[in-house]
Amino acid sequence: MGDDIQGDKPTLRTLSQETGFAVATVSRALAGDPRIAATTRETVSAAATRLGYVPDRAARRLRTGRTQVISLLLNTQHEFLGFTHEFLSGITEVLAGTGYSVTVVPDSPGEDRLAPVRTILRNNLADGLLFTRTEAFDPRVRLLMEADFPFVSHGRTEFTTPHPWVDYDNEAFARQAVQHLVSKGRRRISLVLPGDQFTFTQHLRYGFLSAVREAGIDYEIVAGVTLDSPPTEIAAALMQRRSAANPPDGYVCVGEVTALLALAALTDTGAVHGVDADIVAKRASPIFDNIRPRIDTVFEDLRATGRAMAEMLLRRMHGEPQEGLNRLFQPSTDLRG
Amino acid sequence: MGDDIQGDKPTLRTLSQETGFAVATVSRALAGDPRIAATTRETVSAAATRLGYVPDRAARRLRTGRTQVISLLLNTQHEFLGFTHEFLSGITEVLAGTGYSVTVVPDSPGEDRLAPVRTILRNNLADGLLFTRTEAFDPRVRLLMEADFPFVSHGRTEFTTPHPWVDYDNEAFARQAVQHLVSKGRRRISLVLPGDQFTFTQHLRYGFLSAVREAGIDYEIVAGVTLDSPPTEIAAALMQRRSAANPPDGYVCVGEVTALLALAALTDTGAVHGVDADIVAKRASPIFDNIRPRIDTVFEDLRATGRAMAEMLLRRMHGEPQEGLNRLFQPSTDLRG
DNA sequence: TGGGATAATTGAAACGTTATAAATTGGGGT
DNA sequence: ACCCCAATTTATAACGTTTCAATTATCCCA
Repeated sequence: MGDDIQGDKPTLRTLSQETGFAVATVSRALAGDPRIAATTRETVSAAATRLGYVPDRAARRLRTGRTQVISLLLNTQHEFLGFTHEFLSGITEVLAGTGYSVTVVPDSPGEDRLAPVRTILRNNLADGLLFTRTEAFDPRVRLLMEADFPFVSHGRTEFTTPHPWVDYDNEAFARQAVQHLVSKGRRRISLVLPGDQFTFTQHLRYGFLSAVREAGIDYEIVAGVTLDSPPTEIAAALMQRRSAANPPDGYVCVGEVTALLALAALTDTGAVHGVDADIVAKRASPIFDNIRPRIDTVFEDLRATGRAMAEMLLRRMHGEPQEGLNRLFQPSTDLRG
Repeated sequence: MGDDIQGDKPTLRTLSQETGFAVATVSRALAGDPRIAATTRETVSAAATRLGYVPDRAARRLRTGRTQVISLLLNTQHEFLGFTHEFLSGITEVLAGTGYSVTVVPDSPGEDRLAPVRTILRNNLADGLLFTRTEAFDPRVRLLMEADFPFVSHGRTEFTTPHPWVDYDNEAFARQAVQHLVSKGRRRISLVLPGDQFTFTQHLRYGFLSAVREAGIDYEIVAGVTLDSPPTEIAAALMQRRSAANPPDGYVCVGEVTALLALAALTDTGAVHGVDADIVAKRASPIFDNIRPRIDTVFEDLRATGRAMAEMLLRRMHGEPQEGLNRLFQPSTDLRG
């Protein structure tokens, strides 16, 4: 007696002693191996739960090569307000209870975007990868496809080989935003785009251009700045256009900050929102509910996006074929209401 | 010949064969053990860099029990705008290149806040812990101190035993905010507090109360809601007070959303910011630069906070005594300028 | 010249798990 | 009573690292 009074963390050996079965049997019983007798499996798992056995991650990882880790490449520079929080919350929400943990790896935009991916592949730091700000011919996607490493990108690419992705229909957003402004009688619409390298920039541009052409109205894509430019520069560019001869009377804004900048530009030049110009913005955070004047917005649910990406990655890691693993979120229909 | 043509990941055994030293010698040479001859150490580390040797995390972890992981308990419910992004960026910034990786663990406010900590301790999932929203007698702090597990809390506690923390001087913020409003002639100041359980709530309250009393002016702490209440409820509470006989003419706002709510409440009741009332807000994101009317703000640098906490945790994990490991960030002096 | 100390290196064990191959058991069928 | 096969179980090795204890080489001094 007394041999069960021990604060040590239970291991397979503990269960082996406890049940009388060999370590190997215990291991396979817990794994649900059908070659182990059903009664044995029950006995073993009963003992496991009773003693609170949890497999040691390091040992399992060493033996199997599987890390039980999912890495998220996180842009540490710019963020759409609330993006990181919502996105990450969605991911952890799905991963909770699966045994996988999420590690966050900085993805500095100025530097080599491949470096962190290479490190992860080479040193076997994760079983799967999630990342954002995908480029049309994203080198990370190319590398990961070559290595046959599970990943899900936030954003599509233009590679012909299919791969798992989750995206937001930015083309539809841009089109609807323009149409909404047109329906309010706006005839000259302005747009600030993200950097050209991102795939979703092309989607936005296409949706925007086709809608303005269809409506036969004027437009301008603000030159010299992108969504990632310092806010002061964007502000300056917007102000310059407002003081020109033919300022825009409609703004399509892809993020909250740009929308606020546009609003400020209106205010600062004495123009009145809703009278001299209208703004339509995509929002990921709740702040626009509380900003006056009210701006028409379309919501992008980044928590759901994170959830979808995590679920898809799990499926991919469990061997599901890549073909069906895509999801295109549609803009909310707030503008129609 | 030809035995060096192998794509396999180099291990200590590879280095052993390559240099002719035993595996044990190689290991200790790389660890910089002074009992190994200096020339040997050089030979070995030269070979290591030449072959691109990187120690296997799983093996090291299994052997030593050290995980090389730092866990961050992240509240997945509420966020101060930009908090998660900035905070996390600061942490990963410091940890890049140290060999430590950050895992994010959801910390659901409604549920047991101890559960994730217990899991981490019991299953040895991390070497150190960071968390936020610290309570006066935070059970997590108590548990971690008992277990002598390295951690840094964002926010102080009221335990007598010292522990590492990083905090923002919310008392000073509240005091300065009130004084600023008073200097603008405001005589009845409103405040929405976070939940009572958080330590920083007490700091805010104390700073606020002592400043209003000192100035001999009126005040109200909005009842029935906290910063974590749904924005609509906060909005309703603010509106109710505005339509009362003696509405406030000054607002101290601890977060961006509340500030916007206050602003909206003013606008919606026909009051004019800067005329009928003023707002002072703490901000963590850049959005207020672009909001009109301009609100007086004090900046809390959460990136620096994340950096400080990560650095402190590293020092704590490397055995530094807890005594000096505290840092109180002072409010920016924006209001004075 | 030998003996004992010091310096440098090494073999072997261990961390907890899984996979392979081998061993044991219990039944039928003849 | 015997043999073979299926059903279970088990011993053992291995993943890559660190550390303990032991070994070998080197040197100084009596």
